[in-house]
Amino acid sequence: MPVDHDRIRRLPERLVGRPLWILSRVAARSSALLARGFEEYGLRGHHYRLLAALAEWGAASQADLGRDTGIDRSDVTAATVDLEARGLVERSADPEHRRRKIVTLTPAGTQMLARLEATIDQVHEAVLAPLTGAQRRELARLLSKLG
Amino acid sequence: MPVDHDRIRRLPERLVGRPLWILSRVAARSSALLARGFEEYGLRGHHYRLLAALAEWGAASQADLGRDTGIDRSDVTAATVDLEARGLVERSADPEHRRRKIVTLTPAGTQMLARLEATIDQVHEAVLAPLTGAQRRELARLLSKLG
DNA sequence: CTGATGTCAGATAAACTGAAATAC
DNA sequence: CGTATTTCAGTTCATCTGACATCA
Repeated sequence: MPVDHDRIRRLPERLVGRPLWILSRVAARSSALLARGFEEYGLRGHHYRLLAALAEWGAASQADLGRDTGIDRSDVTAATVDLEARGLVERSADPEHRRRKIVTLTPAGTQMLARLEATIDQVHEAVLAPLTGAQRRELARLLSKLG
Repeated sequence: MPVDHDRIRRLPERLVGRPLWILSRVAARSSALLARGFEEYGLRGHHYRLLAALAEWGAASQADLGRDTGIDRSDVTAATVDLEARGLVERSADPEHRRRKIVTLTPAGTQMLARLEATIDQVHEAVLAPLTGAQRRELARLLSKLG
């Protein structure tokens, strides 16, 4: 249920009492904050996920990026074209398979990734603000059991 | 970021470590399960939320339903038309303001709402299965602080 | 006239599909 | 031939806008 929690005027008790409802509410708020933060750099979640995958595992073909990140192959094309235009990645033909394009993170891409992760950290801080350190660890522990 | 967690092949460590990522993952899984459950009755989240609002607060105009639930007025129209065709609500002109339509839950609607809530309970059970009762209460307590 | 209501047609955005072109 | 990769055009689906007619 893609829900727009922010414009709900009042919540039925039957919803308030359900933990998964609150959870989806928190998720929606976080993702809206993230999207706003990324937008500041003219980027979207897709872009971040591709940069993160490249930083984590090194250069990869677009098809592999798509499989790893769960982003559709055609959207990977569009997003990597964006990133290349911004100088955040380079795309070069794989010498062993010239149809394939190897996507490589540039220094500017690494730098941008750091900024995006700072944004992510700020969103975490904003959303988790009501919790103490111990409570955050407890929440993370419980969530990881569900993951 | 609307993410399709299920087709991700491997996750960067930097994502795995972030609680809000796991949270959005759990939210996405829950909402997919919910959508599948509702689909069994040919309904969607919108329909459930309208029925829940009607059960909680009694008959209301479509505009009020929209404001309360956060559903766009035109989508309220479409959804209530659906619900009326299924005999789950009735729509009648407000005698005090004949432009306005008062939406009323029918007995069949109440019954359907009970079925939908059973579905919701099943999804809760499925998603929260890895947690003990005490852990579920703790999770709910922590989430409600964020809510 | 202003303001609210319900309705509809179409815009928008995001995810996905199918097919073409290239390469092995 | 069959399979994999990239690309593009176009579909789908949900959400949202804008305009309209109706009514207080």
